[in-house]
Amino acid sequence: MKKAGACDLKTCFLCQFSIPEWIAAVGDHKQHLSYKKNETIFQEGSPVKGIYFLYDGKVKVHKQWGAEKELIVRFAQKGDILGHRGLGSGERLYTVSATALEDTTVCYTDLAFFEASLKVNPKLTLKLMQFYADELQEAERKMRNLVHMDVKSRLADALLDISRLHNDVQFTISRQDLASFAGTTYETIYRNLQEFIQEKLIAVDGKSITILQEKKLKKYITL
Amino acid sequence: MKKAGACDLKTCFLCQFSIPEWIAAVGDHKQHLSYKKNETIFQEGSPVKGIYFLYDGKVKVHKQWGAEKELIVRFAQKGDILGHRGLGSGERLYTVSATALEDTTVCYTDLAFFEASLKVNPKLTLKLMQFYADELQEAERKMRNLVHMDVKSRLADALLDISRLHNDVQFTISRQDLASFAGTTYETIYRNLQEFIQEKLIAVDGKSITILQEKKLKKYITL
DNA sequence: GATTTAATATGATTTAGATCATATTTTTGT
DNA sequence: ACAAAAATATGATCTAAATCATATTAAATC
Repeated sequence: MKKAGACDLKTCFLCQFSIPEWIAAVGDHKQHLSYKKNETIFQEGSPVKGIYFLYDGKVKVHKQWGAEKELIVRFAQKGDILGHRGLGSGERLYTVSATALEDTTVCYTDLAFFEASLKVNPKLTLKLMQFYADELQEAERKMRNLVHMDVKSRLADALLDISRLHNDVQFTISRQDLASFAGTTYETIYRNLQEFIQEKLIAVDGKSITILQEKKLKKYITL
Repeated sequence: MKKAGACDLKTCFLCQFSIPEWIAAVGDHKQHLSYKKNETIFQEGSPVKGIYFLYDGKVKVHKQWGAEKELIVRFAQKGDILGHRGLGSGERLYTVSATALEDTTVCYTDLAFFEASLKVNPKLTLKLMQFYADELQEAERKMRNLVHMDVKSRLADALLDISRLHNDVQFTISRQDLASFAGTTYETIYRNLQEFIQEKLIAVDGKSITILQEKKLKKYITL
């Protein structure tokens, strides 16, 4: 991690929903950090010192299980807030880790300043609350999927989800990350990807996946 | 569902975090409703008209899957807010159902009034945001458990969770609800309960479950 | 208080998906 | 450019837990 150049003070969650008068203060307090591919931005279990906003790059937000296993709860991208789970009422420890999937630039704000921002900008608090509501809905939908859908359907859901996120039918992701996101193992993902390829619903070239028939993929998730 | 007597304007989430000057308005706008055991308070997929606060009784918050299957995401009790997932930025549809587990009284507020309350009471918005953060953390922890822990451990976690909620080592719950909460089937819960009984970690009498050895149960969840 | 309906109990069978094992290819660090 | 480490590929095996089947008991409902 090293310090990086200034962001545009327009892109991130904090700047977008702060009143114009506050933006200058944001500029003063923000730090700009950059992380290389695979670098850890923050670690599950360590104390929350501040909040991050993703300025450029891709980040996975994940929970560890022992040394080997993990669950990816979210992929974050430009503008997204990171570390906000630490704002709960419990101990101030990160409950997830964030790891750069490619070279990444983030803006960072310490907790005190972010909490001051919430006080000064009711709209920010409201938007953040809404954002939480959305994430909670999504987390609960995923929980239900884990319990009631089979792996193939969860993989279809994961692929569509990632495609939506990238706003592109083509994207790049490792099989292992796909497995951790769909809540299963590498081998099972490998096999189910093969099936989707056979069925011509997707095409794969190395780590690049292209969704060919979105409609048919969608059918898997409501069955 | 029928109208019930007035609440004390102190217990619920809304009253607790509103400024004193607002409480009168709350009293004017609140409706008090009561539901019989097994009655639906609101249904997944139907439009969000308002927010509920549980005044008395027990409620399960659950997601349906087809006609037969469900997942219980939360048990709510006195003071708890219900329906708040509807505050997200998407369509205003309930993403979960709420069903009374026993005779229950709730306070109800339409969405417009609740949103006005958020505007008037920054503290309420902040507390609600914190509440979301906590729920999100818990939902993600549960997701990880579903993916990485076996049923016996998830059952241990569920029992401890419910005990914590009731603030009592003894509580009452149907096997089916326990299964839907732990993300498994009735039969599997039945068998694992038997094992816990054999191991003398719990005692069961009809629908009443008593946790005998909390420590040993806890060991299951960090293994 | 009888009848329907729902919840509990428990064994037998099946299966999806995890785990193991190992070869090959691709990346990455030096 | 080369060695070491990751990621991918793919078959074989194993197992936890779902599903099925069928009593029995308890709880609602008329």
